[in-house]
Amino acid sequence: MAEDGRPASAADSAYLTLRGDILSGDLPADERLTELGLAERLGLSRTPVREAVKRLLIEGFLTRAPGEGLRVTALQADEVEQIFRIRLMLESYGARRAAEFATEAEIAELFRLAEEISARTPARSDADYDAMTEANAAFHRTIMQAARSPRLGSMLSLAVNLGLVLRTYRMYSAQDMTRQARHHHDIAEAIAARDPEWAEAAMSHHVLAAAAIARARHGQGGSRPAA
Amino acid sequence: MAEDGRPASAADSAYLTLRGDILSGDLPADERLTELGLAERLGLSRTPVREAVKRLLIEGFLTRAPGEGLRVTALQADEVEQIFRIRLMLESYGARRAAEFATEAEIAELFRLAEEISARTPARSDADYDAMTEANAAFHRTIMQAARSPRLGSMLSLAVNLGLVLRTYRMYSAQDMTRQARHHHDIAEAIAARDPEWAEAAMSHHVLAAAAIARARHGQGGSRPAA
DNA sequence: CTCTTCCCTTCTGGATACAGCGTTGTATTC
DNA sequence: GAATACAACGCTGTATCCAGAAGGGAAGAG
Repeated sequence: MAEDGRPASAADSAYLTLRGDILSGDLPADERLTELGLAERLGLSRTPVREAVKRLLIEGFLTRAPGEGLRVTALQADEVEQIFRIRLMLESYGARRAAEFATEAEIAELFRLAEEISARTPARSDADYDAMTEANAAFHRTIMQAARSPRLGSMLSLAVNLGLVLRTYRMYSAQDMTRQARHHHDIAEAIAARDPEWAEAAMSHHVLAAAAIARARHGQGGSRPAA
Repeated sequence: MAEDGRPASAADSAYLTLRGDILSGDLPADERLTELGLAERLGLSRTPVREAVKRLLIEGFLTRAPGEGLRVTALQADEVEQIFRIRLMLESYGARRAAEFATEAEIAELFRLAEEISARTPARSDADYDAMTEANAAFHRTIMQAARSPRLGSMLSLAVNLGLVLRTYRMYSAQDMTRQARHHHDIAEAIAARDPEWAEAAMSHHVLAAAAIARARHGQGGSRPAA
């Protein structure tokens, strides 16, 4: 929805800004908000803000209590685990389907992206980090596209959004990074081999490894303190 | 979002009406639409229609091509399979978590709903069908609530919406109905036993059985012809 | 002194008005 | 006859406006 290169609409940028503010803690949990207040904060009218708020409500970042107004949802203790579990299910299924339906062009793209990630590993500069993050996102996006299931794609993008904060490679050790980079090659090969089982297992492995890293870095809680 | 008893907002009713029209084929696949046209059709202004359209876009019922306008998405051949597969993953996980986190009150509610479904089985009247459908929805909703994972809940409600058309019991044989009714008791017992593995397996079983029925009834395609 | 009631403030949902942009159709020129 | 350019129409995104509902505070009565 905000994945293309066109200039983001005001509604999209409002959504991205607010989500970022929530994840970064700039808008603290349990913060009481109003649409008008957010509109002024962003320098927009209420219309695009309303759209963004609606979306954030659907995605669970915000809560609208009947008499309590709008609130930032507090992350639960095991939220990170849940997100990874959901990602695990959806992405593994996506990889399975990609092995069945990917075009040759998509497979080539997967190998290209895996190569690009490897070339930057281990990251040494901000540019490396950014490029890796982008290539990684593109890799997963390509797989979902190859899965030929728009529904699955939209659901996953929701789950990934939730885990966005975890997608930064900056918390990875050099060893972590090389391992994850290898995984991308494995996944691409499994899909190229048209082997759904292998692709599913490779993706499961990949996501579980990422979960383990996140768990180790974050301890039990999320990146945003629960209180 | 439209689960409470209060009078539905115009946006919600627009959403429900449009979704119904799409699923029933009243708005045929590939139909070209405009927000204004829909607004006039529904006798509303563009604002609530816009909200409904946005939601339908997220859920994949509609597609907005950059220069092509708004279109009703054509169901893919294996769409039903995908929906059930996603439900399988999410609901099984939900049942697993419910076994860990459900309160005694929620467990009692599950038994009560399972009993209500059994009492109506096999359905003999329209009222029976409606009550069963409602109790079934409540059963699954209660489990998701007991899973203590709002994110999971919102994702599932998205997936279930997609499969809404399949939730009617009217295509079930008497044998199907009694089997599904038994499943609800099994699931409730597994959760009451606080056994996550059992709960997950019971729910998997339940969803897979439902998928088999839908597959048999629908053949390969969806309920709405692809063209 | 406390409880209840009424009014005012504020917030959200819905409608309408406006601007920018893309598409399409037509006319003119090569 | 075909291609290109220009004009007009339509659609979407954004802003502003209006009404209804809900909450808080203040004032009056018990």
